[in-house]
Amino acid sequence: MIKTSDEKYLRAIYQISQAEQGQKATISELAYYLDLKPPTVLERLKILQAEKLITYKKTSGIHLTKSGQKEAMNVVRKHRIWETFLHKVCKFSWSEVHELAEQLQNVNSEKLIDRLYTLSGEPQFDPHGDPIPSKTGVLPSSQRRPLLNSVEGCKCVVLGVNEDSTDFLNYLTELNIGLNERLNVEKLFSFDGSVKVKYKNSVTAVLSSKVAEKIMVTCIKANCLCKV
Amino acid sequence: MIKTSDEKYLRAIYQISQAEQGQKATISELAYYLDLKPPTVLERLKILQAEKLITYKKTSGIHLTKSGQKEAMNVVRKHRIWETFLHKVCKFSWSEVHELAEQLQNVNSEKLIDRLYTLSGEPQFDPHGDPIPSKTGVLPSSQRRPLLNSVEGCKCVVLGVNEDSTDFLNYLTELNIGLNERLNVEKLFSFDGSVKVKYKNSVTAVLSSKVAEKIMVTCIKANCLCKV
DNA sequence: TGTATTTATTAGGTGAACCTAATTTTAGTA
DNA sequence: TACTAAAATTAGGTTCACCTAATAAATACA
Repeated sequence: MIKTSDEKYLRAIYQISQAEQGQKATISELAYYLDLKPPTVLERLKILQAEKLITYKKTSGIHLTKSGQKEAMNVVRKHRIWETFLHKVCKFSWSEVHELAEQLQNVNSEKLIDRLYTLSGEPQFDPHGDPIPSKTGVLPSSQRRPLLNSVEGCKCVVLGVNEDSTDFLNYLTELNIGLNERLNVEKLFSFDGSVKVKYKNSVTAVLSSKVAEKIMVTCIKANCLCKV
Repeated sequence: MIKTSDEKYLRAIYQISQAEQGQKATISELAYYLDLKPPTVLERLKILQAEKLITYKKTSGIHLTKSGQKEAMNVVRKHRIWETFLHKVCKFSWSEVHELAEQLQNVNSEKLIDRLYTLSGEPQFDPHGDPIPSKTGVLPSSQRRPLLNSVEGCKCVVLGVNEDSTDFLNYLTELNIGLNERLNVEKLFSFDGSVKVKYKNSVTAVLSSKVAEKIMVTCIKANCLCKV
């Protein structure tokens, strides 16, 4: 059986490799992420390696093995289901959810996770818009589409942009819209295709169709009617 | 702030003093209860004493101070609310609940506890029939009454008996009804006052009015209509 | 290509929470 | 009251997860 304390390492390694898309994960990154010092992390990686959950070489970095991957998905699932439950059922705000889920994810009961998932309505994405892996470790594919194709009332998350001119990125920075920003589509103006969105709880902005075309998002709610 | 690991000691001390009604709690009892060895417990008691949460003298035993008592009630509250939530909302069986609640009670968020309590319908007693302390640490007084006064459908817990003849106690032992046994009142027979109860999940028994008169219970459900 | 900087590694240490074994204290009873 | 059994205490050890400081290796770039 996997130790509880392994889990945070596996999740962190997963998150980091995810974020850097195939780049190698390093000890110092991991240490920073986990708020530990490199020697502590190194020591632990040796154990994880002995348990055949990861491979590590100075040159090639840290990688999850097949079974490590499986475990990591399981931890990610637990974490995201707790977040979902806390947000949807317990009405915790977006920002409060993460820290609490961190503590709760240590509890070991698959049955509990299943019940919480049911109570939360079995969504495919957590409140941050991150996909919830199935029990078998499969991620629901997020339907990447331009913000422009939204329907009113849609809740979505920014996955990226389709243009990286400085001007465009500066514009988004100015508006404080970044990666993983969660947008609520409040109104669509059909006469010019502009989109009114609300984000960061209370900020609103009207984005021109030109901009909305280039912001790539994915819906968070199940069965959303947006065109993909 | 109280350390998480203090909490299990405080709860254990509370439980033990509770069970022995004013008898002094001893180190060896506590060690047995916590599944630790006496030296470990002693070491820890010194710390708890330094934190002014308990008083301890070899002669007078272990006692909670005022602030220790307050903390203990808080832990008990957390624990019982988790148990209630797991049972009522997550549909865990009675027996599964305790171990899980043990893990969950380490999570520190008063807000979460409040939300779970609301989700569970704010009952005064947990699924074992134990009272849930209020935030201020006040226990709801259990309405001690004879089983005889039940209404059909009542769920109650055995608090004690009003007679202690060996015959009577043997009879209860034979039926496997003990202290804290949870009884569901299935039927009342008005012609002779006997009471049909179900317990231990599936055992049923019909108790004569003479017996039902002497078994003292308290209702678990809020607003139960039983005579007190 | 050589040097500066970053990153990884080693060595050794701390405090917490446990333990065992040995000793002392307390309490119960012949 | 003296003796024995039980309970408490002391002393000293282990493991674990963390740390710091020093050294070695890798990388970046002038």
